[in-house]
Amino acid sequence: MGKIKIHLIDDHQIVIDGLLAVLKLEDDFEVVGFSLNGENIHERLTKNNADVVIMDINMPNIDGIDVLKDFQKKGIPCKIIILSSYDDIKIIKEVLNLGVNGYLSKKCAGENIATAIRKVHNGKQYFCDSIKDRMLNDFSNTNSSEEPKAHITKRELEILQLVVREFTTKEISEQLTISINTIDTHRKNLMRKLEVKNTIGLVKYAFKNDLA
Amino acid sequence: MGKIKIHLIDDHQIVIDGLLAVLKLEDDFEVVGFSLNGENIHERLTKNNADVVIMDINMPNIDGIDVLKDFQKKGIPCKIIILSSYDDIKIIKEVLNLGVNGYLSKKCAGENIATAIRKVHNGKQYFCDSIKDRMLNDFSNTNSSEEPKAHITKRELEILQLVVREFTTKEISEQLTISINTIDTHRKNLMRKLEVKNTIGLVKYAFKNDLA
DNA sequence: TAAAAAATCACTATATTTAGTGATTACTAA
DNA sequence: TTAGTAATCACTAAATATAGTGATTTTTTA
Repeated sequence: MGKIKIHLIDDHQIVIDGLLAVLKLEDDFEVVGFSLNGENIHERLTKNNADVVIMDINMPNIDGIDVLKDFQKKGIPCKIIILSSYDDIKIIKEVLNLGVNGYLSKKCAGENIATAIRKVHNGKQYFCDSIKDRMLNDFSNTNSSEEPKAHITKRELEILQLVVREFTTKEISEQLTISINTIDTHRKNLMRKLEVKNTIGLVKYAFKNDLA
Repeated sequence: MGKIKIHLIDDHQIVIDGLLAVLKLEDDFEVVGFSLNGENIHERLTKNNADVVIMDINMPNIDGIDVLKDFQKKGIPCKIIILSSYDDIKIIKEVLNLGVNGYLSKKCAGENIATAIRKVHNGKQYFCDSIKDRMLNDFSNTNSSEEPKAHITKRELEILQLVVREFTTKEISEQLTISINTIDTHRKNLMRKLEVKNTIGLVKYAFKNDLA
């Protein structure tokens, strides 16, 4: 059986160099290429027949999510392992739905990479401990309250978005040409539904749920 | 002449592993220690007689600036090289005034590290090309006009974060045991500095700038 | 050490938001 | 067609936030 062919994606040369050095320690790995920017990644991957891709997801110059979406659209025959600097649960969730096979925090030791590569190459998934913690933690928080997801109406959403845009109740009432009292009621209903204390809570909800 | 003793500081184990592997390629280097967190860094450095420190400046769990200030206060006999993920000119300026001898972007190649270490160890300074570009660029821009990009103070940040957490002015004043008027002033200053209309603008700023 | 920046507090006045209660009309789905 | 939901409006009262001005003390920096 030949070596596992690996392609690296990270816009920091030093990280690439580090990964190269770490992976060179293993006999069954062969780094067949790396990308420092987002150009033609898909073509290069298929051309050098990579088995496993290791990519950073928090890159200033490349949007990792975009790359994954592109992979999904065009289809790729290789496994994907994400390396992340910051372990945002939202990002983890998002990329898992984009066909990712493994997820490592940069906090993990280099040896984990080797394990992850072999597991993923064998068709399994791999997550490092800190990521697993995050996922478990999120899981226990999720089924209690997340899904019900307070239904907010069309009008309420409209008003919420105007609130987020820093318009006062009076200004909103003028824009929509309805009474201040009505806007007021909508705001009260929103606060009750979303279980927040004040406007700040509304704004945070809007941000967290991508409504802003 | 003995080897150059190096100490690494980065809260990502993978980066440490990568650096270890890269530096091992050079005969005249010896990594005498590394730190994954901010605890007792100064003591450990002096204990293992490090000649050169390589530290990441953009760490989620360690404030690199604080570490440098601590170095300056207590005095250290070793040279300091900064490794940065994001090349913010403000950060560059700030750390250069904190006794830093070299500054590398993670975008640079691993071989630059070796050069940097030797130069710095010989009492010289070293900056990688992309950093030099930034500095030159900033130099030419400085005279004309500048957008200072709203500097918010420590206390202001603290209050901003409490505001985001939906505490009222009164509640914040109670938590910090200072006058309501003071909180009020801080809020007003924040709004002026950030050029926002109301609390909602503050919250949005905090979110957009990852301060929340 | 002197100057600058940061943190502190006060007072007045107005604007805005929040809370509670109740009600009417329009639309929609069983 | 009828029950439920959405959208609308009103009134009162209290709590909070915003605006303007001015000032003192502490900390940091040059």
